Amino acid sequence: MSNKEDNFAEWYLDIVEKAGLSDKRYPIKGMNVWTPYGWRIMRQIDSYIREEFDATDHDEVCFPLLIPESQFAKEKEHIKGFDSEVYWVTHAGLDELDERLVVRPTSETAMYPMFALWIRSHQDLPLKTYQIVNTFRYETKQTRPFIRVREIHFFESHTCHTDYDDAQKQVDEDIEILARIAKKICLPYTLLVRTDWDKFPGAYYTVGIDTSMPNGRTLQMGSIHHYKTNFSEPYEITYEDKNGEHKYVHQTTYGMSERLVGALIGVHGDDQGLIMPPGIAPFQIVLIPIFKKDNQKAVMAAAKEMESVLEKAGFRVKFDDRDDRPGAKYYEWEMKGVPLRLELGGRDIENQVVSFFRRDSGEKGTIALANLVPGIQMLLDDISDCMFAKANEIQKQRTQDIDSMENIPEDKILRFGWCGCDECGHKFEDTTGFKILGRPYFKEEFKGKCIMCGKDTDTPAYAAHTM
RNA sequence: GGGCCUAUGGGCUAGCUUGGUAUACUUGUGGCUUUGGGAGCCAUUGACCCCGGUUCAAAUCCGGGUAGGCCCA
Repeated sequence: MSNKEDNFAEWYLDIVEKAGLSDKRYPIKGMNVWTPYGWRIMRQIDSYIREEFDATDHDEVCFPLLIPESQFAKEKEHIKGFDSEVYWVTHAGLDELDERLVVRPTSETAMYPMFALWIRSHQDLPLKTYQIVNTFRYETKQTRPFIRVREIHFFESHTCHTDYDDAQKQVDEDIEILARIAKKICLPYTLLVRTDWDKFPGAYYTVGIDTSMPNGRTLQMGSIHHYKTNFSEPYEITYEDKNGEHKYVHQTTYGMSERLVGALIGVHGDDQGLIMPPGIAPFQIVLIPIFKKDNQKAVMAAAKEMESVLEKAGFRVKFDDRDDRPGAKYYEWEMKGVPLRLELGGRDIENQVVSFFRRDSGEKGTIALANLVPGIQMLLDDISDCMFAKANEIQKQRTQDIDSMENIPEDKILRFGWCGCDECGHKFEDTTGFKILGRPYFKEEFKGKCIMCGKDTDTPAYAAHTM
């Protein structure tokens, strides 16, 4: 197993393979196979996302994968942003198609012509939908499992509103949902309004959701966009308001991808393997029976009983009753990052306890059988809290204020003054090689001067090298 | 966008310079044995990325393709 701090790239690929997350031997660049354990993780995340969107009155939908070229090309900025990286379907059987079809890189242009049919009156608004699907982008850069792929598993929510302010409220609700998801996965993040030259093609503004990886680079996990009427105008999505006037809807989208899996590997993993946050761990608990020849039956029966108690209590538990040495099982489940390991052996049964091992801290101890369920719940909650706190602390340490162009640290997220003009922004990026991630979505206390032109400013910018 | 490197059983790898029978470890399978941190023994399955060229002969040399990795913009 390679070392996380010294060689992040190699360590990352090592974990993906050894923890059984994905098989990158599929013979198309950037298209990997989700293997069972990796897909379990993705499913846990997806099902939590469904829970969140369902609870906030979004309806799940599922749109076709293919989009007619004419429909795709309606919004000028959007097509300009994507046309170099879309896949085309040009043939069906032996015939060339009259109209080429785009394999969706994202679903705006699939959905919006339908939204135009669905929405007629203000009574139809807000329209709040989401879908969890795969999208395709022909990445030319180096691909990497979960982080840069050509077939991307993601969720996208699309909403339509009567006016700017109502859409703005949706952005704020999205941010609240994000906070809950991040806590569940124990991932720190920043909310930065992207620069004009980096916003989503067609968006009025884009809020990037970034986290930082151990090599000092940031990873964009998702984004939230306010479209204003930029799409509703070309796609003619209008409604009749109370006064009988016809108006364009204001739209938002929100998306996060399988990069969440990449982020949790990078943020939480260590040199023993993955560490899964209890909130989305496919198995929160692994139960390992320890027996000798003479007590095998008794131990197995007690462990089986414990498994069913834990399952009834709602824990996701794996009872590892394979015919293998306990040590071998320990190594395997540590690699897979199961947050809590329980060992049940003759000594434990005698003492009416079960032994535990915490994956995050390495701490060992026992839980009294009489206190089993609440004891485990407390441990899992504490593991989650510790993981989140530790990750946030690390992210904080990776952020650094700078006020001059001298001695810029290469492996930090930089915070500095920026007047906000394009010229200074581009100059900063060109000089340093850093990418400006944007300015804080929530106002930050700041007083300084633009690092390029020296003008006073009360808004900082953040910049980093990106994955 | 530009450059460099690599491709051998499921995984990792030796052999390639100097062309001729492909190496070790691991995994898998069957058996015996064992189980509080990767056990041991015996038997056994399994590979030279694809297309073309040079040659009596290609894993090895040459060209192209595909896939993967790294570095720089």
